[in-house]
Amino acid sequence: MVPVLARQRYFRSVPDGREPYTVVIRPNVTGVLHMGHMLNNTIQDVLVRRARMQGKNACWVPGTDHASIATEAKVVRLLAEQGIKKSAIGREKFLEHAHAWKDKYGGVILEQLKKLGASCDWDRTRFTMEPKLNEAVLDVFIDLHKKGLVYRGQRMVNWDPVALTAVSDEEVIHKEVNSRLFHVRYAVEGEQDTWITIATTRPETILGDSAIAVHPEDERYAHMKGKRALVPLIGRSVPIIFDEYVEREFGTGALKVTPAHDVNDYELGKKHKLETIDILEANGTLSAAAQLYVGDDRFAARKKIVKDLEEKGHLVKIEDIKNKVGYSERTDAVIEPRLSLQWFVKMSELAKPALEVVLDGRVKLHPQKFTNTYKYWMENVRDWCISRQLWWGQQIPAWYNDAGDAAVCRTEAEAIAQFTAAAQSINGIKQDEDVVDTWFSSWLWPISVFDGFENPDNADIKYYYPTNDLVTAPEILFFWVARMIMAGLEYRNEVPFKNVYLTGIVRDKQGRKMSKQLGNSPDPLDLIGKFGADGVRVGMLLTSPAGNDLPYDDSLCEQGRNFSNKIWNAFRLVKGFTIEDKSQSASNAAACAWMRSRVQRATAEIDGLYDRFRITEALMATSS
RNA sequence: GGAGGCAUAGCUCAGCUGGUUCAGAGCAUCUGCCUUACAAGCAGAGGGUCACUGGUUCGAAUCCAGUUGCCUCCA
Repeated sequence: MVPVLARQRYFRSVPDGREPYTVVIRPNVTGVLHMGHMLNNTIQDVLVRRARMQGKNACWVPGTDHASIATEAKVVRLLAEQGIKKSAIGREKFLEHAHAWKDKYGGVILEQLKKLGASCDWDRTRFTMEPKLNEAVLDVFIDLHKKGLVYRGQRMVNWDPVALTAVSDEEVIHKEVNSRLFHVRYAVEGEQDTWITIATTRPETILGDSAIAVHPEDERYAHMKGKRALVPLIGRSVPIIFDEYVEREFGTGALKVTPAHDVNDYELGKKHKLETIDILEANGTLSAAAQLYVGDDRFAARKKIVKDLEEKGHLVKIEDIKNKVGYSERTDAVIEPRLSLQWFVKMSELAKPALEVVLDGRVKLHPQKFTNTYKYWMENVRDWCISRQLWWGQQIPAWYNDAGDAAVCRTEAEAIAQFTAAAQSINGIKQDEDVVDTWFSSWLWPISVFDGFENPDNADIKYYYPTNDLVTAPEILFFWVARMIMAGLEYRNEVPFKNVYLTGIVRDKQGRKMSKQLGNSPDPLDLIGKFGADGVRVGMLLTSPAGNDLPYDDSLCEQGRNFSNKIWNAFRLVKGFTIEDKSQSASNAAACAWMRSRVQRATAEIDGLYDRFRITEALMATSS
C-alpha cells in the first residue's frame, strides 16, 4: 500500500502560503537498511507527519551521498573479481563502473524507506554527485580557497594502507588492544658495553629512528648528554636529545623518535631539526629507506625484526600491555601516521560561529547533554584533511604546473590564465588526481538539495531554508552536523536547522552495537514482514528516549504491533459511530463531557511532549 | 591519561527549579474475564532502604562531597 502512496506523490511539497516544515534525510548510498536507519527515519516520519497534521507544508527531502571510500572499495573488489585492475582501466572507465554500481545498488535504501512508509517527497530525491551538487562542491572549494580557508600543506595525516588514502581524524577509531611493549637497547656510540633502552610497541619503526629522547631532569640519563646512540641492526648514529615531552614513568623513560611515523615524534623532530626517514610505502610495506625487510608488510616486518633484535642481543624484555590503536572506520586497517601533501580546511574560523549558535540556542541539541561534547570539540577542532587519494568523488579543482605551483579554479584554461598572471610556468599542467572527502559534499546538503548554491535566491531555498529539525545518530555529530552548521552560516548566514535530535544507538541483548560486521542486526524488512511496518516502527520508538541506548528485542516490535492493532481497532469503532439527532440521558451527557475533557487533556499533553522532542512519552500518552 | 554521562520494580526507562497527583509507566509475573472495535484484547493485583557513605535542610530519588560499578567521547 505504501509504495502506492509514494507513486501517487502524496507527499509532494511545493512552496505555498503555509508555514513550511522541512527535514532533510541523512544521505546514504552504500547501506541496506539497518535498525539504526529504521529508528532514525521513523522519528523523522513522526515529526513530519505531525507537522502535516498541524497544517504545515511539510517537506521531507530524501537522497543519497556517494560514500567515496566505501563505494570505491566495493567497485574495486567487484572489478577484481572480473580480473580487472583499477589502474589498468584508468579514471574515466573506472568512474563509469562506479556509476553503474551506484545505479544498481545505490537506490536500495531509498526503496526500503518507501516500504517502511517514509513520507518523503520522493520527487525531490537528490544525490551528492549529480551535476548540480558537484558544481556546488567545486564552487565552495574554490571560494574557501580564495578566503584562505582551504589550503594545501605537508602534514602528518592518518593513512589507511588498505584504501590507500588519507582519512580525517574523525574517521579513525581508537580501540584498546592487547599489545606487546618491546624493550630494546641501543648501544651508546664510542663506548664499551654502554646501552640505552627504549620501549616501543612498533619495533619495525626503529629503522626510521632519528633520535633517542629522554627527559632533561631524569637522573638516570643525565650522563648521556651530548652522546649518540646506534640504531640496532643498521648501525645508524642518532643523537640523544633532551625534551620535557618525554614521560619519565612510561616504559624505560627513554623514547625512540621516529618523525616520519608518529605525530608527536614529528613535532619533536621539527623542534630538534631531526631527519625524517620515511620507511613505509603507501600500502604499508617497508620502503627502501628502511634498509631491511624492504617490501615486507609492516606486521611481517615486526615479527622479523623482533627475532633479529633478539638474536643480536638488543631485546631486553617484552611486556604485555593494553594500548589504543587507531583503525580505519571504513576498512578496519591499522592506521599509519604518514607525512604527505594534502588539502585542508582551516577550521578555527568556521568553528567559532558554529559553536556560538549552539550555545545561544539558535540550534538546539536534544538531549542537551551533547552540548558539552559539542563545545569541547569545537574549541579543540583541528584542521580538516579533505583530500582523498580516490577517484570516486569530486576531483579537486586544483591544477599544477611542472614547477609544482598550484592554481585553484574550474578549468585548465583558467589555470593557464592564473599561472600566466603570476608569471609562472604553463608547462606540464595537470589537474590534482585526488577527490574531496564525501563529507565535503554532505556538509552542503541542507542548502544544495534546494539548489541554494546554483541560485541563492530561488523560491525553494527561500521557503524551505533554514530547515526545522535534523534527526541523526550522535556518532556523526561532528562529521556532519557541526560541519553543516559551519557551511550554513558561511553560505546562508543562517543556521541550517533549528533542532538536532540525536537518537540512541541500537544495541543487541548483550549490549553490543548492532553492526554489519557483527551480523547481529536483524533485517528490518524481515521484521516488517513479521510485525508490519507500523509495528516495527512503534516498537523502535517504544524504548528510544533521545540519546539513550536502545537495547533491541523482538518483543518491542510485538508490542508495537499490538499497539498499532489497537489504534486500528479504535479507528474502526469511531468509524462505526453514527450521528443521530436525539435527546441523550443525563448520564450519557456526563460521559460525553468526561470523554471530551479527557481527549482534550491528552491532546494537550501529547502536544507538549512533542514540542520537547519526548517522542517515546508522547507515544505512551497516545496509547493511554 | 583528559572530559562528560549513568546507577529508581525481574527488564527498559520517566521523575524539569527539593514538600499529598512522589515513589511512577510499559513489558514480564499473578488473578479474573471469548463484555459484537480489539484475547495481538479487557479489568485488577503483587513487586522498589530510589547504587553505597556522609553532608546541607524542618524535610532529599531530587542539592553537595566522597566511594563503587557501568557507559560514551577525546588524546
